Amino acid sequence: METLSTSVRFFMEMAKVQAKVSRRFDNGLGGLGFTEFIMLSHLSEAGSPGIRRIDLAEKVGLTASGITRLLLPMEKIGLVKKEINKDDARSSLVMIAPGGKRKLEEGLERAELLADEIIPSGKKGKIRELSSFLTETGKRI
Amino acid sequence: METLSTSVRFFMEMAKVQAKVSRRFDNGLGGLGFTEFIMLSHLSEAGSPGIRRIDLAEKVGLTASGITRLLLPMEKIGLVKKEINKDDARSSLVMIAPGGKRKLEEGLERAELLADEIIPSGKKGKIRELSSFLTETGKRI
DNA sequence: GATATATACTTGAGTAGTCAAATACTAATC
DNA sequence: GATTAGTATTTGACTACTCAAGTATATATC
Repeated sequence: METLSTSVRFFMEMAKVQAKVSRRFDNGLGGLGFTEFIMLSHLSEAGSPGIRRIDLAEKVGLTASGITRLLLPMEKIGLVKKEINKDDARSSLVMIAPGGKRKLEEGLERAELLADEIIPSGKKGKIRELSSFLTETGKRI
Repeated sequence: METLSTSVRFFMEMAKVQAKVSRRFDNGLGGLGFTEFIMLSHLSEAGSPGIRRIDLAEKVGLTASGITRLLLPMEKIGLVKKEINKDDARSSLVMIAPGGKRKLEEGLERAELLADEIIPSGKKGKIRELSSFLTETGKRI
Protein backbone atom coordinates (compact mmCIF):
# COMPACT_ATOMS: atom_id res chain seq x y z
CA MET A 1 0.00 0.00 0.00
CA GLU A 2 2.88 2.32 0.70
CA THR A 3 4.15 1.99 -2.85
CA LEU A 4 4.03 5.35 -4.50
CA SER A 5 5.75 5.32 -7.87
CA THR A 6 8.64 7.63 -8.63
CA SER A 7 6.43 9.68 -10.94
CA VAL A 8 3.65 10.26 -8.44
CA ARG A 9 6.21 11.14 -5.80
CA PHE A 10 7.69 13.63 -8.21
CA PHE A 11 4.35 15.37 -8.69
CA MET A 12 3.83 15.50 -4.94
CA GLU A 13 7.26 17.00 -4.45
CA MET A 14 6.65 19.58 -7.16
CA ALA A 15 3.33 20.56 -5.56
CA LYS A 16 5.08 21.11 -2.26
CA VAL A 17 7.93 23.18 -3.66
CA GLN A 18 5.57 25.19 -5.83
CA ALA A 19 3.35 25.99 -2.84
CA LYS A 20 6.33 27.32 -0.94
CA VAL A 21 7.79 29.18 -3.91
CA SER A 22 4.58 30.95 -4.78
CA ARG A 23 4.05 32.00 -1.16
CA ARG A 24 7.57 33.38 -1.07
CA PHE A 25 7.21 35.27 -4.33
CA ASP A 26 3.70 36.47 -3.52
CA ASN A 27 5.13 38.22 -0.49
CA GLY A 28 8.37 39.43 -2.01
CA LEU A 29 7.60 41.05 -5.33
CA GLY A 30 6.63 44.50 -4.12
CA GLY A 31 2.89 44.22 -4.12
CA LEU A 32 2.76 42.10 -7.25
CA GLY A 33 1.47 38.54 -6.92
CA PHE A 34 3.58 35.79 -8.44
CA THR A 35 0.94 35.05 -11.06
CA GLU A 36 0.57 38.73 -11.87
CA PHE A 37 4.31 38.93 -12.31
CA ILE A 38 4.25 35.98 -14.69
CA MET A 39 1.38 37.47 -16.66
CA LEU A 40 3.14 40.81 -16.98
CA SER A 41 6.31 39.09 -18.16
CA HIS A 42 4.47 37.38 -20.97
CA LEU A 43 2.62 40.55 -21.87
CA SER A 44 5.86 42.47 -21.91
CA GLU A 45 7.41 39.90 -24.21
CA ALA A 46 4.35 40.02 -26.48
CA GLY A 47 4.62 43.78 -26.88
CA SER A 48 2.21 45.68 -29.10
CA PRO A 49 -0.66 45.36 -29.94
CA GLY A 50 -1.02 42.75 -27.20
CA ILE A 51 -2.25 39.18 -27.17
CA ARG A 52 -5.54 37.36 -26.81
CA ARG A 53 -6.64 36.26 -23.36
CA ILE A 54 -6.72 32.67 -24.45
CA ASP A 55 -3.12 32.78 -25.62
CA LEU A 56 -2.12 34.36 -22.34
CA ALA A 57 -3.99 31.59 -20.51
CA GLU A 58 -2.05 29.01 -22.49
CA LYS A 59 1.29 30.65 -21.69
CA VAL A 60 0.51 30.88 -18.00
CA GLY A 61 -1.13 27.47 -17.66
CA LEU A 62 -4.43 28.78 -16.26
CA THR A 63 -7.95 28.66 -17.65
CA ALA A 64 -9.44 31.48 -19.73
CA SER A 65 -11.86 32.12 -16.92
CA GLY A 66 -9.04 32.55 -14.42
CA ILE A 67 -7.31 34.98 -16.74
CA THR A 68 -10.46 37.08 -17.02
CA ARG A 69 -10.74 37.19 -13.26
CA LEU A 70 -7.12 38.14 -12.75
CA LEU A 71 -7.02 40.80 -15.45
CA LEU A 72 -9.97 42.72 -14.05
CA PRO A 73 -8.22 44.26 -11.02
CA MET A 74 -4.98 44.55 -13.00
CA GLU A 75 -6.74 46.72 -15.54
CA LYS A 76 -8.39 48.73 -12.80
CA ILE A 77 -5.06 49.74 -11.28
CA GLY A 78 -3.42 50.41 -14.62
CA LEU A 79 -1.13 47.42 -15.04
CA VAL A 80 -2.70 46.33 -18.31
CA LYS A 81 -5.11 47.70 -20.89
CA LYS A 82 -7.57 46.37 -23.42
CA GLU A 83 -7.11 46.81 -27.15
CA ILE A 84 -9.72 46.12 -29.82
CA ASN A 85 -9.01 43.19 -32.10
CA LYS A 86 -10.00 44.24 -35.62
CA ASP A 87 -9.53 40.74 -36.97
CA ASP A 88 -11.83 38.99 -34.54
CA ALA A 89 -14.51 40.79 -32.55
CA ARG A 90 -14.90 37.89 -30.14
CA SER A 91 -11.61 38.60 -28.55
CA SER A 92 -10.05 41.81 -27.40
CA LEU A 93 -6.31 41.97 -26.95
CA VAL A 94 -4.53 42.58 -23.65
CA MET A 95 -1.47 44.75 -23.53
CA ILE A 96 0.89 45.78 -20.78
CA ALA A 97 0.33 49.38 -19.65
CA PRO A 98 2.99 51.86 -18.47
CA GLY A 99 2.10 51.17 -14.83
CA GLY A 100 2.55 47.48 -15.51
CA LYS A 101 5.97 48.05 -17.05
CA ARG A 102 7.12 49.91 -13.97
CA LYS A 103 5.79 47.28 -11.59
CA LEU A 104 7.28 44.52 -13.69
CA GLU A 105 10.69 46.11 -13.67
CA GLU A 106 10.63 46.43 -9.91
CA GLY A 107 9.25 42.91 -9.48
CA LEU A 108 11.89 41.54 -11.80
CA GLU A 109 14.73 42.83 -9.68
CA ARG A 110 13.26 41.33 -6.57
CA ALA A 111 12.47 38.07 -8.35
CA GLU A 112 16.10 37.71 -9.37
CA LEU A 113 17.23 38.22 -5.80
CA LEU A 114 14.75 35.69 -4.47
CA ALA A 115 15.69 33.17 -7.14
CA ASP A 116 19.36 33.57 -6.29
CA GLU A 117 18.64 32.91 -2.64
CA ILE A 118 16.88 29.68 -3.54
CA ILE A 119 19.03 28.31 -6.35
CA PRO A 120 22.74 27.81 -5.57
CA SER A 121 24.88 29.51 -8.18
CA GLY A 122 26.53 26.27 -9.25
CA LYS A 123 23.24 24.73 -10.26
CA LYS A 124 22.46 26.79 -13.33
CA GLY A 125 23.13 23.96 -15.75
CA LYS A 126 20.89 21.63 -13.83
CA ILE A 127 18.18 24.27 -13.77
CA ARG A 128 18.34 24.69 -17.51
CA GLU A 129 18.01 20.97 -18.00
CA LEU A 130 15.13 20.78 -15.57
CA SER A 131 13.35 23.68 -17.22
CA SER A 132 13.35 22.07 -20.62
CA PHE A 133 12.19 18.81 -19.11
CA LEU A 134 9.29 20.65 -17.48
CA THR A 135 8.48 22.32 -20.78
CA GLU A 136 8.25 18.93 -22.47
CA THR A 137 6.17 17.60 -19.59
CA GLY A 138 3.77 20.54 -19.82
CA LYS A 139 3.06 19.70 -23.43
CA ARG A 140 1.81 16.27 -22.43
CA ILE A 141 -0.83 17.67 -20.08
CA MET B 1 14.46 44.41 -20.18
CA GLU B 2 13.62 41.06 -21.70
CA THR B 3 16.36 39.41 -19.71
CA LEU B 4 14.84 36.89 -17.39
CA SER B 5 17.45 34.74 -15.73
CA THR B 6 17.45 31.00 -16.09
CA SER B 7 16.34 30.61 -12.49
CA VAL B 8 13.36 32.93 -12.73
CA ARG B 9 12.32 31.26 -15.97
CA PHE B 10 12.52 27.95 -14.21
CA PHE B 11 10.14 29.09 -11.49
CA MET B 12 7.74 30.41 -14.09
CA GLU B 13 7.82 27.14 -15.97
CA MET B 14 7.25 25.17 -12.80
CA ALA B 15 4.26 27.36 -11.89
CA LYS B 16 2.77 26.67 -15.30
CA VAL B 17 3.26 22.93 -15.22
CA GLN B 18 2.04 22.72 -11.65
CA ALA B 19 -1.14 24.62 -12.52
CA LYS B 20 -1.90 22.16 -15.29
CA VAL B 21 -0.94 19.09 -13.28
CA SER B 22 -3.08 20.01 -10.31
CA ARG B 23 -6.07 20.72 -12.54
CA ARG B 24 -5.61 17.36 -14.19
CA PHE B 25 -5.29 15.48 -10.91
CA ASP B 26 -8.09 17.45 -9.25
CA ASN B 27 -10.43 16.15 -11.93
CA GLY B 28 -9.08 12.65 -12.22
CA LEU B 29 -8.71 11.24 -8.74
CA GLY B 30 -12.26 10.05 -8.19
CA GLY B 31 -13.64 12.92 -6.17
CA LEU B 32 -10.44 13.48 -4.25
CA GLY B 33 -8.63 16.77 -4.79
CA PHE B 34 -4.91 16.60 -5.54
CA THR B 35 -4.03 18.24 -2.22
CA GLU B 36 -6.38 15.92 -0.34
CA PHE B 37 -4.71 12.98 -2.03
CA ILE B 38 -1.29 14.25 -0.96
CA MET B 39 -2.46 14.81 2.59
CA LEU B 40 -3.93 11.33 2.82
CA SER B 41 -0.70 9.83 1.48
CA HIS B 42 1.31 11.45 4.23
CA LEU B 43 -1.25 10.50 6.86
CA SER B 44 -1.23 6.94 5.63
CA GLU B 45 2.54 6.84 5.85
CA ALA B 46 2.43 8.31 9.36
CA GLY B 47 0.06 5.60 10.57
CA SER B 48 -1.10 5.50 14.17
CA PRO B 49 -1.60 7.52 16.34
CA GLY B 50 -1.42 10.23 13.68
CA ILE B 51 0.61 13.41 13.33
CA ARG B 52 0.32 17.00 14.37
CA ARG B 53 -1.26 19.47 11.97
CA ILE B 54 1.89 21.51 11.86
CA ASP B 55 3.96 18.52 10.81
CA LEU B 56 1.43 17.72 8.12
CA ALA B 57 1.61 21.33 6.96
CA GLU B 58 5.38 21.03 6.71
CA LYS B 59 5.17 17.82 4.68
CA VAL B 60 2.63 19.27 2.27
CA GLY B 61 4.18 22.72 1.97
CA LEU B 62 1.09 24.62 3.09
CA THR B 63 0.46 26.83 6.13
CA ALA B 64 -1.04 25.50 9.36
CA SER B 65 -4.08 27.61 8.68
CA GLY B 66 -4.58 26.05 5.28
CA ILE B 67 -4.30 22.59 6.80
CA THR B 68 -7.00 23.43 9.35
CA ARG B 69 -9.28 24.62 6.58
CA LEU B 70 -8.69 21.56 4.43
CA LEU B 71 -9.07 19.03 7.24
CA LEU B 72 -12.47 20.31 8.32
CA PRO B 73 -14.51 18.92 5.40
CA MET B 74 -12.26 15.85 5.23
CA GLU B 75 -13.14 15.02 8.81
CA LYS B 76 -16.80 15.69 8.15
CA ILE B 77 -16.94 13.08 5.39
CA GLY B 78 -14.89 10.55 7.29
CA LEU B 79 -11.55 10.69 5.51
CA VAL B 80 -9.61 11.61 8.64
CA LYS B 81 -10.19 11.72 12.37
CA LYS B 82 -8.88 13.63 15.37
CA GLU B 83 -6.94 12.00 18.17
CA ILE B 84 -6.07 13.55 21.49
CA ASN B 85 -2.42 14.31 22.09
CA LYS B 86 -1.65 13.39 25.69
CA ASP B 87 1.81 14.90 25.52
CA ASP B 88 0.76 18.36 24.40
CA ALA B 89 -2.77 19.65 24.84
CA ARG B 90 -2.22 22.46 22.36
CA SER B 91 -2.20 20.11 19.43
CA SER B 92 -4.48 17.25 18.58
CA LEU B 93 -3.24 14.58 16.21
CA VAL B 94 -4.73 13.84 12.80
CA MET B 95 -5.07 10.28 11.61
CA ILE B 96 -6.33 8.71 8.43
CA ALA B 97 -9.78 7.10 8.85
CA PRO B 98 -11.07 3.94 7.15
CA GLY B 99 -12.99 6.04 4.61
CA GLY B 100 -9.77 7.89 3.83
CA LYS B 101 -7.88 4.66 3.30
CA ARG B 102 -10.43 3.50 0.75
CA LYS B 103 -10.45 6.80 -1.08
CA LEU B 104 -6.67 6.92 -1.04
CA GLU B 105 -6.38 3.44 -2.50
CA GLU B 106 -8.71 4.35 -5.33
CA GLY B 107 -7.03 7.72 -5.89
CA LEU B 108 -3.65 6.05 -5.92
CA GLU B 109 -4.56 3.77 -8.80
CA ARG B 110 -5.82 6.67 -10.82
CA ALA B 111 -2.85 8.82 -9.91
CA GLU B 112 -0.48 6.17 -11.23
CA LEU B 113 -2.37 6.03 -14.52
CA LEU B 114 -2.35 9.80 -14.88
CA ALA B 115 1.34 10.01 -14.04
CA ASP B 116 2.13 7.36 -16.63
CA GLU B 117 0.27 9.32 -19.27
CA ILE B 118 2.32 12.41 -18.48
CA ILE B 119 5.79 10.96 -17.87
CA PRO B 120 7.30 8.87 -20.67
CA SER B 121 8.40 5.48 -19.38
CA GLY B 122 12.03 6.04 -20.35
CA LYS B 123 12.33 9.06 -18.10
CA LYS B 124 12.22 7.44 -14.70
CA GLY B 125 15.89 8.04 -13.97
CA LYS B 126 15.57 11.66 -14.88
CA ILE B 127 12.49 11.98 -12.70
CA ARG B 128 14.30 10.55 -9.74
CA GLU B 129 17.17 12.96 -10.17
CA LEU B 130 14.80 15.84 -10.61
CA SER B 131 12.81 14.90 -7.53
CA SER B 132 15.81 14.97 -5.30
CA PHE B 133 16.84 18.30 -6.74
CA LEU B 134 13.37 19.66 -5.92
CA THR B 135 13.66 18.26 -2.41
CA GLU B 136 16.92 20.12 -1.91
CA THR B 137 15.40 23.27 -3.38
CA GLY B 138 12.40 23.05 -1.07
CA LYS B 139 14.69 23.06 1.94
CA ARG B 140 16.09 26.43 0.89
CA ILE B 141 12.68 28.09 0.93
C1' DG C 1 -27.73 33.00 -47.27
C1' DA C 2 -29.55 30.09 -43.51
C1' DT C 3 -28.12 26.75 -40.22
C1' DA C 4 -24.93 24.24 -37.43
C1' DT C 5 -20.69 24.05 -35.17
C1' DA C 6 -16.78 25.89 -33.12
C1' DT C 7 -14.18 29.58 -30.67
C1' DA C 8 -13.28 33.62 -27.28
C1' DC C 9 -14.72 35.45 -23.51
C1' DT C 10 -17.56 36.38 -19.23
C1' DT C 11 -20.38 35.21 -15.31
C1' DG C 12 -22.57 32.65 -11.17
C1' DA C 13 -21.53 29.86 -7.70
C1' DG C 14 -18.29 27.56 -5.27
C1' DT C 15 -13.53 25.72 -3.36
C1' DA C 16 -8.85 26.26 -1.77
C1' DG C 17 -6.06 28.42 0.01
C1' DT C 18 -3.51 33.22 2.34
C1' DC C 19 -2.27 36.47 6.29
C1' DA C 20 -2.89 38.55 10.73
C1' DA C 21 -4.90 38.25 14.99
C1' DA C 22 -6.98 35.54 18.70
C1' DT C 23 -6.93 31.49 21.77
C1' DA C 24 -5.02 28.00 24.48
C1' DC C 25 -1.69 25.86 26.07
C1' DT C 26 3.73 24.74 27.34
C1' DA C 27 8.37 25.96 28.80
C1' DA C 28 11.73 28.99 30.84
C1' DT C 29 13.13 32.27 34.28
C1' DC C 30 13.04 34.75 38.34
C1' DG D 1 4.34 29.92 41.73
C1' DA D 2 3.99 34.28 38.81
C1' DT D 3 5.40 36.21 34.73
C1' DT D 4 7.17 36.02 30.20
C1' DA D 5 7.98 34.09 25.92
C1' DG D 6 7.21 30.64 22.70
C1' DT D 7 4.35 27.06 20.01
C1' DA D 8 -0.02 24.78 17.91
C1' DT D 9 -4.19 25.70 16.30
C1' DT D 10 -8.30 28.28 14.86
C1' DT D 11 -10.81 32.21 13.07
C1' DG D 12 -12.18 36.53 10.27
C1' DA D 13 -11.69 38.60 6.26
C1' DC D 14 -9.94 38.14 1.93
C1' DT D 15 -7.77 36.62 -2.77
C1' DA D 16 -7.16 33.48 -6.46
C1' DC D 17 -8.57 30.61 -8.75
C1' DT D 18 -12.07 26.37 -10.72
C1' DC D 19 -16.07 24.47 -13.56
C1' DA D 20 -20.31 24.83 -16.06
C1' DA D 21 -23.24 27.58 -18.42
C1' DG D 22 -24.24 31.79 -20.95
C1' DT D 23 -23.24 35.36 -24.64
C1' DA D 24 -21.26 36.99 -28.84
C1' DT D 25 -18.97 36.29 -32.85
C1' DA D 26 -16.71 33.48 -36.63
C1' DT D 27 -16.44 29.57 -39.82
C1' DA D 28 -18.11 25.75 -42.51
C1' DT D 29 -21.64 23.38 -45.04
C1' DC D 30 -25.58 22.74 -47.60
